[in-house]
Amino acid sequence: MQASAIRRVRGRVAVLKALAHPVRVQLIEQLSRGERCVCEIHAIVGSDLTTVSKHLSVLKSAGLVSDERRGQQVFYTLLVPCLNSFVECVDAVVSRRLSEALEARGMTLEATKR
Amino acid sequence: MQASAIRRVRGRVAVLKALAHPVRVQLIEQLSRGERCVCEIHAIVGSDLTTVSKHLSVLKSAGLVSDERRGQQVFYTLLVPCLNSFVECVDAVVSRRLSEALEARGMTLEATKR
DNA sequence: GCGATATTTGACATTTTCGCCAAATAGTTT
DNA sequence: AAACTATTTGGCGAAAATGTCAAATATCGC
Repeated sequence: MQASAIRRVRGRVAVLKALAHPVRVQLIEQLSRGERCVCEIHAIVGSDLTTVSKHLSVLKSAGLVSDERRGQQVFYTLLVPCLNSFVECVDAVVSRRLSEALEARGMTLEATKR
Repeated sequence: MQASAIRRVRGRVAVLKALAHPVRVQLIEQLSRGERCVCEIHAIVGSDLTTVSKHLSVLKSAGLVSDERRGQQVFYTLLVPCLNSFVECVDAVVSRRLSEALEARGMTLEATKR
């Protein structure tokens, strides 16, 4: 494989790894609605504050968010709006997988509502 | 957080984790060009055959590819065309990050060509 | 059925990632 | 500068992901 291809793969993996964690998915989801300070995010996702901070720094290292201090608080902003279309794609995979799993058992989504 | 939100996050993470690996990124890239048998993929990516097989099964479990045996060979097909637009988004992040890193050193992409 | 080729699976050591605690840093208020 | 709030960082054990070897399974041609 060529050197440029190796770099391309590494770059993609760096971004994907940054996204592939439950807390970080929540962070992206929150930030897609607008900037938030760490304390707000902490209140929403519920994880330990230091854990949230570390996950935010992972997103920052990957170039997905930026941070800005204002007074005592640090606000994070999502830098990558195109992530939203990706999330839709991922959700489509998820829902397709779900309906196929149900079909395999002779069920439908309707049948699961009680 | 609501139960539906938890499921949504878990689903997204399952797909993202499946994507976040160098070998699997290569597999997706190859399969985006058309179906391939395991032996072809093995020849292209170079990793151990059993490793390739396991990574393919990870993609399959995530619902991203399907497999079909024809004779002695098993062919894998990419099920998620929308992944391509996502990859473009990821690449955009990567290249932006690269150019910013260069700017921070007072360089440009042109200046790096020798 | 037997040997050859293609692929998957199980087991296991190694590496990576994660979460939480304690401690450090930054800014505000008094 | 001391007290207080907000956030980050270092360290470390626990959990998850990874790669490889050996063995199992599947299909084909003889």
